Amino acid sequence: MNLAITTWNINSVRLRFPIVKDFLEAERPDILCLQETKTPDDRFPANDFKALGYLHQAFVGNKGYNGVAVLSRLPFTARDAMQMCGRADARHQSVTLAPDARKAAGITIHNFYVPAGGDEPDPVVNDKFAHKLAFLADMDRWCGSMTPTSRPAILVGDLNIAPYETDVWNHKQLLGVVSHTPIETQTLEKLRADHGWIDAIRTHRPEPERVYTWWSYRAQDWKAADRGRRLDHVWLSPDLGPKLQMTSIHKQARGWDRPSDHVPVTVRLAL
DNA sequence: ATGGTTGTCATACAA
Repeated sequence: MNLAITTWNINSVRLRFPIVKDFLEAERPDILCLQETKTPDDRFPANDFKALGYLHQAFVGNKGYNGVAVLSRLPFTARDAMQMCGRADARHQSVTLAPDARKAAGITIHNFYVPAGGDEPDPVVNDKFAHKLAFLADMDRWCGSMTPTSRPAILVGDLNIAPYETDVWNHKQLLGVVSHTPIETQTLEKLRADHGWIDAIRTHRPEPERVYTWWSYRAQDWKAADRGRRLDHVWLSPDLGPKLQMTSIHKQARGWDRPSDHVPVTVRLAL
């Protein structure tokens, strides 16, 4: 069977529902992972997703900020929402696919929304940057606590870091900009490699190709300027590496009506 | 060096 998983920082799931619906009807991924839903659980558009076939849902949200959701056509059993850095701020949601999810049974999907980190890349003067670094340290400890029963696993989400030189439009110019500073890029790359995660996007689109998943709202013409960053990621546990079939970055979504500043990223596995 | 935009909720603040 094929398993398709999409990750998308949606920047308000309620405002953006029309384009999410268009995307799901066209692409039909098995699982959609959203970040920045900005919606408390009692106002999450659960029935709208059910009407599209996404019957199995796990989400946590806050009013106006953060929030993650996993919407699935396949059934899942376990679910978990970790309190990263000890905060109940809705930045993680995982599900484990059920025995009747056929060959995908037992795969755990972790959906993360790493803090953006504010403007000043100095943890001493900027609490938000300190939080981002603490969050990465938490992720590192959590990866270290994974056991054979934690796998197979897929980690997706808005990690708010562009780790490689060709993950940004201008490496030198962004070295001091939060999302591409050495402390962030080195910490993320070490965390990924230390725990054996496979960077699915870069497997199919290796450096030096420039690959972006986010374009700022502040550009007059995002497409002409093309000043993007690769902030959204899909990581596979080592056992899933050989199953990776295809990755798609749906760049056209940045040009849709009332777009998110992030575009959907889909991976397909042949199980 | 600076400001540029968007979303939530209706004012600053986060991104």
